[in-house]
Amino acid sequence: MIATPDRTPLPREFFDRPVLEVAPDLLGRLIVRSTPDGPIELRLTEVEAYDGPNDPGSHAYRGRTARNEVMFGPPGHVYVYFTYGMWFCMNLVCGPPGRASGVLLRAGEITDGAELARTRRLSARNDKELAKGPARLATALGVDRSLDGTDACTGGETPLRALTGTAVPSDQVRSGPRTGVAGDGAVHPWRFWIANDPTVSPYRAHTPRRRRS
DNA sequence: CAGTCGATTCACT
DNA sequence: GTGAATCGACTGA
Repeated sequence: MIATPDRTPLPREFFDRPVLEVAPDLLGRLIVRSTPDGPIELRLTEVEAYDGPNDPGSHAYRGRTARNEVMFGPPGHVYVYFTYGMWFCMNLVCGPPGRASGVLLRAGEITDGAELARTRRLSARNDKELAKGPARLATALGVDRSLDGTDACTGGETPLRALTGTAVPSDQVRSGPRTGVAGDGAVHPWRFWIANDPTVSPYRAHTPRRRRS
């Protein structure tokens, strides 16, 4: 029989741990996005850990800037960044304040509000593709920089929150190199996903962009 | 202040 | 599999 997901908010202490402990533990948890048009709920199936100033792959590697400032704040808050001129991606801040580590939410299964998510993801050919990839996930949830810094640990009607859901047994968790990460940051197996889950995004190594004419 | 490139996605061949 | 889209953050001079 299938366990009913626990819909209580994840407590801040959940995120106030080393990011490599939090990241695999986030699989199977729920992200709820409340919008004027209704809620969208997502079950996390794929994440990546970024370990602050010691991690060459992290936005926080070279220290605090206007963009990454939220990563240096308290755990349980959302860091949203803009990339490739058109996409947003979202992270949950982990560890003690100042550690500047976080988990990139890479993929998930839409468990509620799929109709609304489809209107934001017109190129998706099926529901498995709605949040298969970090920018797709943010698009499906309607997340942009205006939500940067949102506290995901409150129980109230905040626009974005993290719920307990159902933890995934460790024998169902897989790990490997992070997707699209350049150079020395690529060596760590800090990408975590649920074995055989159809919503997990394909792995791609980092590809340097060719020079424009 | 100009140059470079990105924690990506999509259309096309 | 390859290349374009598209712009803000960051870097180094």
